[in-house]
Amino acid sequence: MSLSSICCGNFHLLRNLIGNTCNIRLLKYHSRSIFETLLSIRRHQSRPLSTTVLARSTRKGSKQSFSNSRHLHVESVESSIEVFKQPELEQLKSLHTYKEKFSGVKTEWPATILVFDIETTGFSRREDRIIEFAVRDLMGGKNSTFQTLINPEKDVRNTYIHGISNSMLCRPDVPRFGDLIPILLQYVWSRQMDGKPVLWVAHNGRSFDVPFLFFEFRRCKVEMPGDWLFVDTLPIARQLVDSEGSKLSSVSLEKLRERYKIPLTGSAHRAMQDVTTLCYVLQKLTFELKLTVPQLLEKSFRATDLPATRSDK
DNA sequence: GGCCCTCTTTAGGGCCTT
Repeated sequence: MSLSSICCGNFHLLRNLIGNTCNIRLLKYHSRSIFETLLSIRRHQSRPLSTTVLARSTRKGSKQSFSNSRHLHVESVESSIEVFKQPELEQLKSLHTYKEKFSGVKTEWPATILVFDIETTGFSRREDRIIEFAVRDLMGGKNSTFQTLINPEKDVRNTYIHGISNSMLCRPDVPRFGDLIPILLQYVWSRQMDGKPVLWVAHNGRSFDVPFLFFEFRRCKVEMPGDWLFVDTLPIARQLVDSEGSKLSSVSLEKLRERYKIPLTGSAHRAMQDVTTLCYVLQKLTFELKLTVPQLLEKSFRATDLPATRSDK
């Protein structure tokens, strides 16, 4: 089974294949408990999942190994295809080529940069759950995006924020976070370059997205890969100044979108829309502050570095 | 909850994320 078929929405197929095809890799990156967790996930009742990955991967060195698949469970799924327009893709790529523009020197990619966003049932990482996850690989191209709704197994009471309702989540084809983990790991590995880390980018990620993600992994008794690094665009945006040299009064994603005149093409507070906005903001932000990708890496942190994840608050 | 700012640091208010 190729990654391309998975990326057309057959997430349940991938979930069922994880246990058959990825054991060595999982053991390489994780502890034995993770392996056992993934096997236990696979033993769960087979359910069709509705998730979306956009386009196909052609990345050299992509870690995909689905050819020896067995025991396929063909079930109905929902999927949608979104194509990122070429001019926008080229604009996003300029983040990586910033140094090249001014130095004329071809630089190597120091990391896979994944811009991500989550929607949740609220602000409490202890009480609330992730209900939507979206990510875009800044490299663009095929397989560059991944998004899914997630069944939080609890009531959603902030539908007025994101428009995601209980009826959208409490369906057999919407995965729980535990179902999603092996799928997400496999997706990230398919994008990761050999020997290089993954740099996750989120706005206010240090205080919100990263701890949320960390605790969802912990609830499922799965460790985050050690080569996942995170960078928060919020403190970076706080370095911006206005025309009079004063710091900005607000550096919310919405205010940054307005500052850079980025059009809103969908619903704000939906994960993929905010990811798309943040991709543009990141490009503008790094250009304005003359930040290179290696400098972004210097600002990165691991989830386990955060006080919140150490104290379990 | 974490971070930043200031009328501060032995504190408090506001921003940012859903």
